[in-house]
Amino acid sequence: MTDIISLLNPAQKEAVETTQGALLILAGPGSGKTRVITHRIAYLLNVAGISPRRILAVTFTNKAANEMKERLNILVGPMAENLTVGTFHAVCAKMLRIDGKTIDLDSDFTIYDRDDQTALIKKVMEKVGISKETIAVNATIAEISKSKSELITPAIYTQKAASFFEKQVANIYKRYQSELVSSKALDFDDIIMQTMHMLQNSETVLKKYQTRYQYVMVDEFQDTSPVQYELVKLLAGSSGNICVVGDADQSIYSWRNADIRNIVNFEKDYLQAKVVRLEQNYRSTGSILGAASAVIAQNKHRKEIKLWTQNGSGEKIVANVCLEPKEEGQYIVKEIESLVTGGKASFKDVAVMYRANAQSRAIEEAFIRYGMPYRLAAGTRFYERKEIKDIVAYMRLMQNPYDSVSLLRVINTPARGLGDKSLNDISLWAENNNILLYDALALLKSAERQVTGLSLRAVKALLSFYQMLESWRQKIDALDLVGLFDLICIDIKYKEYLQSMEDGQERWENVQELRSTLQLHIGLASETLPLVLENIALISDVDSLEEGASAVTLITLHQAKGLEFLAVFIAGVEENILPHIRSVADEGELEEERRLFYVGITRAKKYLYITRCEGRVGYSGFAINDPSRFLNDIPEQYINNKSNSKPRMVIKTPLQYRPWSHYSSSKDAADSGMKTTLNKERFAPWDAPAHYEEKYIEIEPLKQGDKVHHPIFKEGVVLSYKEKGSDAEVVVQFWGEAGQKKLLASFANLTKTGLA
DNA sequence: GCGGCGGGCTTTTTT
DNA sequence: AGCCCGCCGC
Repeated sequence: MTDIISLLNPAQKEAVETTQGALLILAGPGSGKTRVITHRIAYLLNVAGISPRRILAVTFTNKAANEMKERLNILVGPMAENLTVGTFHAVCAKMLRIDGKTIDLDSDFTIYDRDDQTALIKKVMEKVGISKETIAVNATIAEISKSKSELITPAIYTQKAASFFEKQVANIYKRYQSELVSSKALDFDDIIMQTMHMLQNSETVLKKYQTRYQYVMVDEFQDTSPVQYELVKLLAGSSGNICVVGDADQSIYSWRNADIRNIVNFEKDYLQAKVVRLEQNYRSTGSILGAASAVIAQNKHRKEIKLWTQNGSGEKIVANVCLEPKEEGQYIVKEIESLVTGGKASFKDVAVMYRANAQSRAIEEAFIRYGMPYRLAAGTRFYERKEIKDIVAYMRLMQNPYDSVSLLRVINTPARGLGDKSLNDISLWAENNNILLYDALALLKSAERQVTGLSLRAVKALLSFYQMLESWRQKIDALDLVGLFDLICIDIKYKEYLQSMEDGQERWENVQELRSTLQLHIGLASETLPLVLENIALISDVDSLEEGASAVTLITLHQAKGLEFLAVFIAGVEENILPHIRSVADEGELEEERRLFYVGITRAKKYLYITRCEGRVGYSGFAINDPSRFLNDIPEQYINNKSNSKPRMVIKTPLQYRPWSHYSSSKDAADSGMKTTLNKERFAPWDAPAHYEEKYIEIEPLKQGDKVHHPIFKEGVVLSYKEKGSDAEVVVQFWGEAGQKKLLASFANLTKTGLA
């Protein structure tokens, strides 16, 4: 242990050795934060002799939690098993499953993800008669979520509702919450809010957890919401041993109700708190760090932390301007190629980051064209696919038949002759009789069906659906998860259903992939249905990024937080993209955008490339974008600006070689037909017909009077020539019938045949 | 009344 | 890619 301590710098050492009382660790990027947290836990265990059961460590993502567990396993061995390490949601869900009954919550509650939440809100809005033209569904969800993160219940919200919007939301919120309760379901915010409620409600439960967790640690503290902070305070209440680690400059989740003020409040709430600053950066070169510091220094509202490094200044950041996203993707791929062939990096050392998921498309296409291996966090998210959600919904109903969102999702999927009319009738009947939908199905068997006004056909369909679910329920104890899964797929004829669709084959393969994932749980402690379904609900895209794969990582800037790469490309560093167009109007949001850029920059260890396009196709057609204002903040000494915004034209050229076949790693992966769960790594097929690149060739400027040839309009003479961004507008008088034409130089394909 | 199909719109970031 | 909407055939 002493060896471990001796490897730490003085600040890190102080953080590790401060075990009692409140501790605030302000940790700049790359300052060895994870190391400090893990070593602090090891110190608590090995030096202070604390039992692992007394320690709670909360992280932001499952990935971070798993990483921490792995490192601790190495540091302290099997003792690590008894630590509680997890995300807020995972830790709280567990507490609720154990002690939720004290607040009338069944242990087999269902967790609603964002999709389920949307479905339920829509249903509620319909029921209370508020159309989504009146109030946007997303705004409603955001408002409710925000309220929950501040412990504002429907009752309190209703009292305070003043504006028209708030009054509508109050109505929806109240109904939404009661639907959640009758569905035995919790949304993400409920998981935290109900835990809080549970602890406040029962002195016994509170004492139990306060006694159990004598040492509480929170990572990424800047991203905690008000409730999350309250919860942590409550848990650490009796011992007062609370350690939070954060960096206000990396706070990028305010839109998810994270509250940067928690850091300030911490010092007010714990006046005795020791504050440790980790300011030495071990990750990046001087240039990268210098640029990052200069960028973040522009934020007015910040608690200054001065990063420094003993690393050399390294290479300058490379900034490049492209005509459009296609060229940007191509530029990135070619730069990666030269990094790799130059032996400076391998694929897995490289990440491409962007502000919005939509940007990944053009970049991906370049990777596919060149056959360069890549992995994508959040392609079309696996668990959000229809075919996966369908099967998961059926499985959820086995756990909790009152889960109304799942029930309504599958009651007519695959189609069994139940339309809006029938479903409305039965729902209404259930409601009027004050029973839940599932129980209403059970009652159909007896004579009461006349009351419902349902057609005989609908009654039959509903009954056979109900009986199918019940027959599974009877067999469930004898089956493992995969057995249940297979039973469901067969009984609902899901394969046949999918195969009637255009992309049925691929969808069925996805279903099989879900089956393989379930297979992994068999025999483990986590095999129970509630736990598996909980994992599915709480998993995130970064969590499922395959480690060690020989592929370039494509990832959003948000997802990249907490990660590091030898080489980083940040794409689309333009006004309207970064900062995002929806953030520029508000000073606070603009500062968050800047922090986002800062997070991106500080992910890079050695090589950083910043690219931007002069224009791109947006929602409303092609838009010219100025360089991001953040670029001006990077001093010239750190950055190499390449500028080639001369008019250019695009030529497709076939590639004569198989680009990456000489890299065994990627070839092996492709040959083995590599299949990974969740985020598939994708490789362009080797027999892909055309690997081609698009050459962006500078257009030779034309002058008035130049003679030109056009493939269709034939011969003509230039009347005028005007450069417009990276293109040019040419007016030509053709001799033939075409007459006078206004053309774009990049597309017109003009050849100069004579000078003026 | 139900199912299926085509067109339009979507998205900023996500536990 | 998926949802919503309107339309049409059964």
